[in-house]
Amino acid sequence: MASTDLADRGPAPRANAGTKGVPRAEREQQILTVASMAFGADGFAATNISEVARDAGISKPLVYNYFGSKEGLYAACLDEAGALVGDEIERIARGDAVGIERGIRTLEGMFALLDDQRHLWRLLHDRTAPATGAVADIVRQHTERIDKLAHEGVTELLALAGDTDERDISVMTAAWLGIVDSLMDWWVAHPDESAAQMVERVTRLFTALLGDVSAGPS
Amino acid sequence: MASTDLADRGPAPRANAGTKGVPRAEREQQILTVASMAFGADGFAATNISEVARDAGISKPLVYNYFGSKEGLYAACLDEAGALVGDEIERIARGDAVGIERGIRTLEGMFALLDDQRHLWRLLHDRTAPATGAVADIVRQHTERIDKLAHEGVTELLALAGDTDERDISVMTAAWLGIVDSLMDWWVAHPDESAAQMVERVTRLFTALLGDVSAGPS
DNA sequence: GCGATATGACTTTCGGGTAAGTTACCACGA
DNA sequence: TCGTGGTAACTTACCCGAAAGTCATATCGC
Repeated sequence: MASTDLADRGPAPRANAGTKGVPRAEREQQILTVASMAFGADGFAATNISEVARDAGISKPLVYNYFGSKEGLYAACLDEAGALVGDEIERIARGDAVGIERGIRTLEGMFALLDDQRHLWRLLHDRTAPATGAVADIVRQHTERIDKLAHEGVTELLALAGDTDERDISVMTAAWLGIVDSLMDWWVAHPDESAAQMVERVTRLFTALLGDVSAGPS
Repeated sequence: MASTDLADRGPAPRANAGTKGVPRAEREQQILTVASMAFGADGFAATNISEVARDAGISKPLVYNYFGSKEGLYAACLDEAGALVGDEIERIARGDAVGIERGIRTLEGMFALLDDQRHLWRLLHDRTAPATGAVADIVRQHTERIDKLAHEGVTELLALAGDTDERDISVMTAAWLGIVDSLMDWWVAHPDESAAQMVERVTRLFTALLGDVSAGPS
């Protein structure tokens, strides 16, 4: 038989490989969208790259080719989400609202911004993400920025109420971020609730508990 | 050599096995203590059973012999922590405090109860725990009990403030649990802060934001 | 010797990561 | 107008380490 000499173990040439004509930038954005959803819903550790690839309609090696590693992909998602959220919070912080009003404005901004991608918030508070290395640095960079703005707002708020104890401010900042966290989780669990409805609810609750609060224009 | 016929690859008889005289009940409690710490600190998924065994001073098979599986061990930890926390919250709920006062009393109870095992709180809110199966059932059982009590307290509170909207109550309950969560996290991150100090801070903050609150005795 | 306590060494599974090759597209010279 | 070669976009099939889970065996008190 002639087959004896082609010992190069059959190259198994049938494959549906080859380009589909999708440019890299576009493909990367598709992957990022799917990955952010997965990371936000399941957390870093529980997210499976093979599944992300499948959901994006491509194969795993392409993900690795574009993002290098699971951490690389997560870092890219973080940068997108962190910049989006951080910029919006900072924009509102530069406004003239103070005290509770500033808190409500911030929530309003978050609800509007994340209406169709509510899972993004969770990316920044993922306990299963690596605690050291490049990813941890990026997480820190974004969370520190947000924490700092929250700390600033809480400091103002408590100063108005006559409390300037540094640890009190620290605790209250943590509590405020915990409130935002849980509101986002509730929103994720109630997809039928619109951003506007959330703002109404939050305003009503703050008013009920703290007294009249709306000092500025809508 | 006579070695040829003992092909049963040396039974490797050297082993420091054998009983150490520790009765099962006591050993189980040791394991539970170590495991609760690990699960609470790292989460279910990131916790390594080999490490738990090593920290408990025993070998992995013993853990499996006593608890069956990783999930079985986690379930046992959950039952311990869930009952502890649930019973205390329920005890306080049966008291006569209402509104904010009830919230502060509950926090006071949690701080006193968990002073030397602050990580226990996280067991009930672990996103890396299995979402289905026996473990999920146990988690649900405990969290539903706690959620129900929180819901009850928030309903009273908001009724006093004139808000009886069911979804408002749901949102506020989520926010309240988020506050407790974040306070516990802050406490874990500040080991030098005593339970009494935490109660003082929380009382001061509530008073500053909501006005005078302490209506009852200490 | 028998059951409870205990272990070293093993198997299995899962998922991150890689090697090597396949196909489409495009620029260019004859 | 047709090769023709270079590159970007893709895939199948594999490797490998880590951690869950198991098996056969060893020691001790009675």
